[in-house]
Amino acid sequence: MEQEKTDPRILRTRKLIMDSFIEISGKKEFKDITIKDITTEAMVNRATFYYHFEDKYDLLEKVLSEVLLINLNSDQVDQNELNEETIVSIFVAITNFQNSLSKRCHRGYEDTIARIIREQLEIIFYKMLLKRQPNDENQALKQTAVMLSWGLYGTAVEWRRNREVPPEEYIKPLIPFIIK
Amino acid sequence: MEQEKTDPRILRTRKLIMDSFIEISGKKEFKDITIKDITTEAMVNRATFYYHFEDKYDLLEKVLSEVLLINLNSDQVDQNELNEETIVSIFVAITNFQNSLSKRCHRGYEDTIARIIREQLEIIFYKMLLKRQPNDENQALKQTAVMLSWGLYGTAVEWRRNREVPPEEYIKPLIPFIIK
DNA sequence: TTGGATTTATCGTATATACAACACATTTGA
DNA sequence: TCAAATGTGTTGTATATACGATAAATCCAA
Repeated sequence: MEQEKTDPRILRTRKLIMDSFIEISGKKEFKDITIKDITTEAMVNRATFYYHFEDKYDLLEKVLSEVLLINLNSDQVDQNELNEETIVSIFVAITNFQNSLSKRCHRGYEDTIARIIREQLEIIFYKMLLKRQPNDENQALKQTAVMLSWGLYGTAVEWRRNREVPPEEYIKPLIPFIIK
Repeated sequence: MEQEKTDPRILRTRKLIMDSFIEISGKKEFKDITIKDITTEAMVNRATFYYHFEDKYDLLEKVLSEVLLINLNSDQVDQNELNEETIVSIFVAITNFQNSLSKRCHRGYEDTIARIIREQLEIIFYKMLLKRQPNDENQALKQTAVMLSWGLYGTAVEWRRNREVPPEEYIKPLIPFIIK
């Protein structure tokens, strides 16, 4: 809505780089991936990478948050408030995400990925809380967002261990507690 | 071999435009395709099109010759002389080409396509003849190239009408006559 | 026919990308 | 251990692309 028409070259190049990174992540461990690997696959100049991203970790962060946002249909995020439906869809998005991208990445980097995902969740929750209660203290809202992000992410990790029920069912009993 | 490393941006953009054109050719008649259609599909600016191509016809010409060259393995063309093997592979390339791209294009433009293909063949034959007999008169070589291009293309058209034997077989009896 | 709408083709200018060179850090292997 | 090789992050400059404006050409309905 409020984006000022970003240059199509930027969108194109970012996509080339991100897609290449995802592609390579399926074959190599994160720590063994070089900037050159990424830019060669993407067919862009190495210097162009640094025009868009600080470094490899910045790229990882942006790829993860983008994949997460796509998974939970970014329109909803901006507009929706914090209600039952939203929480279910976020939880489903997390589990979907774990089933897709995190599987592609090699062992040894789950911690970093988990941290980034939680940070993104935190941002999303904070925005929603702010929309719901604009007058409350910021500090309190932030703490709530932190707790929710850890809680929901942890629940998704736990769900993954047995997967006896679909994620929608798994999260339902917890919702009244969250909404409180 | 002698190419001076063309800018990767040029290769990328040309490919985007050409691929888009081939894609659209499958859905629309050539005469109904606008430059805007092509550049929109390719996600490049309309002005950029004119940086690479004179107009729609220039694009068609370059796409056709490129597809033809790919079909007959461009390395061979530059290096090979005019011998039995080369002629067979060119003939096969023409028939392959007719089975692929010309089928995608709509009726009513076969004549133009045929003309462009013949012109490309003419160029290829002329180069090969020049390599074989560098001392002969240019005019005579050109005339020979014209005759060969029409002859081989026409033979391919004729072959298409019944297709009782594979193209390799079909062309064989004619080779001694061509080589003469 | 006329007049509005679309398409073509070109221009100047702003911006993104390519490229080569650089200093510095990290890895490798002899 | 040292030296060579590889990788990182930055800079200056050249070039390709984006974009908006423009005039002319073509199309099409009233």
